[in-house]
Amino acid sequence: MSDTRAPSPYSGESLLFLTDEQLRQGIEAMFFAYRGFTADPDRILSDMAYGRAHHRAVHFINRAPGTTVNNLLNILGVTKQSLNRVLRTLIEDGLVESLVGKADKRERHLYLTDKGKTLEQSLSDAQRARMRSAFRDAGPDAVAGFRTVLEAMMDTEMQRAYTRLKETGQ
Amino acid sequence: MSDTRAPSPYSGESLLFLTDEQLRQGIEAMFFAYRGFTADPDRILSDMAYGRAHHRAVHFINRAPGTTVNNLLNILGVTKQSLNRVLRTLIEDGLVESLVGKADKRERHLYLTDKGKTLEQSLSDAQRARMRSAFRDAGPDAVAGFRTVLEAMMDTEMQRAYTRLKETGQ
DNA sequence: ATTGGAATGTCAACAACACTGACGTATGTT
DNA sequence: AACATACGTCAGTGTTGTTGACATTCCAAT
Repeated sequence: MSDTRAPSPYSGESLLFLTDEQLRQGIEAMFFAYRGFTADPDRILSDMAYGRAHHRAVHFINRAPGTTVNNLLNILGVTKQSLNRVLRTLIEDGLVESLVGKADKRERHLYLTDKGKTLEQSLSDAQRARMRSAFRDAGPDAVAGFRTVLEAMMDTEMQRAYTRLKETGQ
Repeated sequence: MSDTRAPSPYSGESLLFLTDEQLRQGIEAMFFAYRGFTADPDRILSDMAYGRAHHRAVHFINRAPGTTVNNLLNILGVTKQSLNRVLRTLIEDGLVESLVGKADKRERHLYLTDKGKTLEQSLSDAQRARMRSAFRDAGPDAVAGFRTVLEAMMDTEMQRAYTRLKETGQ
């Protein structure tokens, strides 16, 4: 499995970027970057009684207002018990509204209240500021590559979820 | 803070890639990709009494054999109590060896045992396989962009740690 | 030689966030 | 009427992180 062989030509291009050392650097870059990625919203959240899980829920409810609990469950990839704990506090605190479905009354449709939108905005602003700075420093070509690699790294179900969200957004 | 203005020309190139929508897609890509990134090692670890924290410790001990506890602490960005719990189980289970420093006897130098190397290898193989597949699909230019953006997204201290590790490796 | 500080380890308590399993209620579908 | 779906909840457990307090060992400076 371990690919320590010397680089060899393959369909006309160098495969230097696929050496174990390159892959390990990619792995470490992913680890360190993800820390930066979550650092700013984490700082904001630590002042409240909320954590990263609340951020994720609020983000995706804002992204797809009226989404059902089941939908959110699939996107977040957690158990309903875990999500429910988070949703309960968000609803109690008046950040999220849960409305019984019209067509199917078993479903609950989730919306951010104004208060919820305010929190989402402050978290998003912090996270976007870092992403914007990174994107600007790296330039459009690097950003395109960044997204291509990330997409290829997802599980296929998550690729679908990601693509669906992309299309929703624009 | 929120950058919703229409794209405008800036030093000759379009800034379309810096719209809020593009940034949000980048954020979501990061979220979904990180799930994929950790999925394979997590599956292996869930069969044992270990978790992601053990993976990280084992990874960086393997990367820099003989590293001190303090060193590892800085790289991982957790408290000594948190790391200690993980290290203790790894040492008890004979995956990691802790040797008192020769020059400074307060320091403990950490090494993987053969058993530890075996686990590290199996975790790395799983994670590298996904990274390799993603890199191959995306191609060398995308990979370069991927790493450029990730590096720009790190905190400056982490950039230094990352660069140091890169130079160590090759 | 004593003192101060650094590196490490350990104990206890706690919180966030994930999991499994089981159960209940309301609603929809066949 | 029987079964499935969507959601919520209770109880228990595990990993990983946190603070705070305290002990030990050792280096280095006064």
